[in-house]
Amino acid sequence: MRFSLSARKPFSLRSVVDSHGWRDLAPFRYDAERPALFYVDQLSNGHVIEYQITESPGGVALETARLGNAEKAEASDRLTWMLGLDMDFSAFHRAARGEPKLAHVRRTARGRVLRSPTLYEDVVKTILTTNTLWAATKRMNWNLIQRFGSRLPGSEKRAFPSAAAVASAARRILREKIRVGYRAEALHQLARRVSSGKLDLEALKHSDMPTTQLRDELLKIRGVGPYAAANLLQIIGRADFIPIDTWALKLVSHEWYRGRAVTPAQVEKRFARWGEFKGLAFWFWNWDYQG
DNA sequence: GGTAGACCTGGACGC
DNA sequence: GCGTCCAGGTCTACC
Repeated sequence: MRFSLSARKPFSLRSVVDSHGWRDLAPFRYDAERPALFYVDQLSNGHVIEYQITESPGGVALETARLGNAEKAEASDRLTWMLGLDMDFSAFHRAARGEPKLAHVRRTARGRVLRSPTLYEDVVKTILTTNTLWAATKRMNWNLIQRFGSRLPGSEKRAFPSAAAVASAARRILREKIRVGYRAEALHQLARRVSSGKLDLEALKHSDMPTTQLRDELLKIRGVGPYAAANLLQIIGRADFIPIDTWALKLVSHEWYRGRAVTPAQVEKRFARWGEFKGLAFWFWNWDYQG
């Protein structure tokens, strides 16, 4: 079936897709030729479906299997969250107006970052990005899905596994088969806490807690440090912190310090004036250094 | 509060 | 083919 969802203007599907590496992490897939974003999702009734998402006038067009009314409503809610269709970035765009390095943000509809339907999935993926190379992140994520994800009918594709599915696995399997190494304990503990209801990550998505408090909650999760917390806050829609990894240090080093080594404090200082838009300013800055 | 070292995988490199 | 080195954040122990 085909249906469409409207987006708050300005909106560009390409800008959302290009916002970070999530588009290359299964069950996301991006076909630049069409162009279309694909995602294999498992609805709350267990039904596994795949969305084909393309840009359409005023928002996005969805192509998926035939859905009942409740399923369609659930899919619409999930897609609205994933693409940030109802998010408003006008204040950021106004603030960025006088900065040449951010002059493009309104024209290119920057601000949204691609996110998974559940915060659980984004926390897992963020933990898989820490202390490793991108190729290994993709492999660990792929292994996790292949081992524990539910299969899309008539296809080899699989949805991202539920917390319960990961919680039921032995840590040894995570370490030896999924190849997540020392992250096994963090992933297993997270899956256990989420599936048992002890940790309600979904509530954090729409919480009115101050960002610093929200950050403290995220830092309580084993495997989530300052970088991962900032990344997750950005995904939730809070941009008060910068996800400072080695790449961020390199970008700032070349932008302002002629390639000399810099500290996280120097990165913070450079973007301090952006306040609640700090993360967005950093994320969408038109960097000189391309690597 | 700051710092050093361990954690673990996989790719690059030298032999 | 094997061994060694290195990159990548978080956590913990220690000062």
